[in-house]
Amino acid sequence: MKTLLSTEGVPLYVKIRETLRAEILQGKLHPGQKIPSEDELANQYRVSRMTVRQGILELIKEGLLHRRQGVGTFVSYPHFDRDHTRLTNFFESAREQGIDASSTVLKIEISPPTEKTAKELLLKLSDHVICIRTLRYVNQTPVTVHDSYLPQRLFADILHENLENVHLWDVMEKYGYRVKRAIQKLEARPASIEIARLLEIKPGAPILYKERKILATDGTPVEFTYCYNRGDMYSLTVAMER
Amino acid sequence: MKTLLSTEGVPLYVKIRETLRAEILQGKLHPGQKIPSEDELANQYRVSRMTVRQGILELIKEGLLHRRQGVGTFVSYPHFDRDHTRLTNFFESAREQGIDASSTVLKIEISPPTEKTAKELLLKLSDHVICIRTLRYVNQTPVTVHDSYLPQRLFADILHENLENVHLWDVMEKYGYRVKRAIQKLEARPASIEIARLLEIKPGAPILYKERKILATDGTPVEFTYCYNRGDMYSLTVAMER
DNA sequence: AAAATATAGACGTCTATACGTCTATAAAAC
DNA sequence: GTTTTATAGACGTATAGACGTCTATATTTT
Repeated sequence: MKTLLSTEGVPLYVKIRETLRAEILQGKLHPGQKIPSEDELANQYRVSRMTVRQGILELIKEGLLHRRQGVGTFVSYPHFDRDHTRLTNFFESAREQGIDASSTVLKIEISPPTEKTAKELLLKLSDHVICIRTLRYVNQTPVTVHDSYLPQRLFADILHENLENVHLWDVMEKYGYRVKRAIQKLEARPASIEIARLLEIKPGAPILYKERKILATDGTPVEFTYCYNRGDMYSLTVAMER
Repeated sequence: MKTLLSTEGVPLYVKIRETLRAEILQGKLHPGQKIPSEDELANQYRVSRMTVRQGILELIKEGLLHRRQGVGTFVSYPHFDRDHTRLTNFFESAREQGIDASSTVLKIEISPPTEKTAKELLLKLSDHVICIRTLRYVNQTPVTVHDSYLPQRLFADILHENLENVHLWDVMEKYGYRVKRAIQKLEARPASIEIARLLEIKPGAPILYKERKILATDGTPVEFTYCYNRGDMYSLTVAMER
């Protein structure tokens, strides 16, 4: 059967998903409103019900829609179900917000892993790690001290790259690793003397401390970081589920 | 076609999903190992490929498996893809960790919403909100000050409930709302004089501040909170994706 | 009027099949 | 020996249909 949506190599369910998304974001379908049933959409787009279903289920996973068996599928309210837990690339997210961001590499060294980094990066103590300390600025103000630990085995040549004003994750892609997921621990901590000096704040001032393990698409742990963010200039938004 | 897995009213794809999960967790399938292809599993369990697929895709979403088109499906490494962003109930999570937790209600009042709570809870200024301040303890030490704002419309009778040492979310279920998702903003802040007094710390000490909007299963916003956690006694672990 | 029951609509599960696309590898060509 | 080309295996997309389950509502019964 020929589809009415035919254009290129884009899967039908993606087209339907994006059509629905657009209708929701443009307000043609408004929050709380019931959207047409799977059967109706299938007829409308001249595709099978399962195809429509696949598109809808993805929007539900995203939170744009919700549904109840026996009742129907509804547009969710904005600002709630639409936000998502996102792993942001510092420069990407600054760019999106129109913020002037930069970074300076403070030091680079290669050394045996600590017990902690060895465990997190799945290294033997005989393996080595590359340690990179970066200071990140927003509008010329230092906001974050970022200590990054990478397995040398995976990124042996990374030290020859220019690491100023770029995100490590972008560099990693050259080595075949695309950052996909992170597990991070968050704490509020007082700034140590060292960190306070770098961030130009008083020792003891609140720091949002993040410790995170970063995984590539295939599950390989590619980075472990200690990250100190000025409490008065940095916040984090996450969505969580039960 | 009759299935080999038939027992009760549990969907086939759930049985297959759980069978696979058990094999992974028991180590019959070990990390990195390729699992049988969709076709093989379909034959093995005497179900259609799409049914197997549904089960597998859910395990992939959970991070227990990962796959590459043209290659196969593989067991992910533990501690990485298996962790998830979870919205925790204070008492549930304390219980799991064998920690002694309790709470005291400090004050309850009903008032018009502030501009912020009105926006977050989708209220008109003519609606009212129930405000509940709770102090939470871990091992008799105050750890969290929790200011909760609920739409009075939804929880008119909640003030007659016993709110000590229980989680509001558990009470909400009596009113037909199951907490499902939250969007939260996190910051490191200095403790105000008021908060410092309640948490028995010095003013200015680091606080992990959480502001969150909480949604029921159907997307209804049911709670908006301001939450002050002692930085030295509280941390948060989240998983994020790109 | 209240309670029990039937029913239509909508989502949930499942099948069997077909063909597309991607990857790794083996075979062929050079 | 290297490069190119087929090919098999595995996942990706899609169809059409069947039947199950749940919900709200209308209908009937009490």
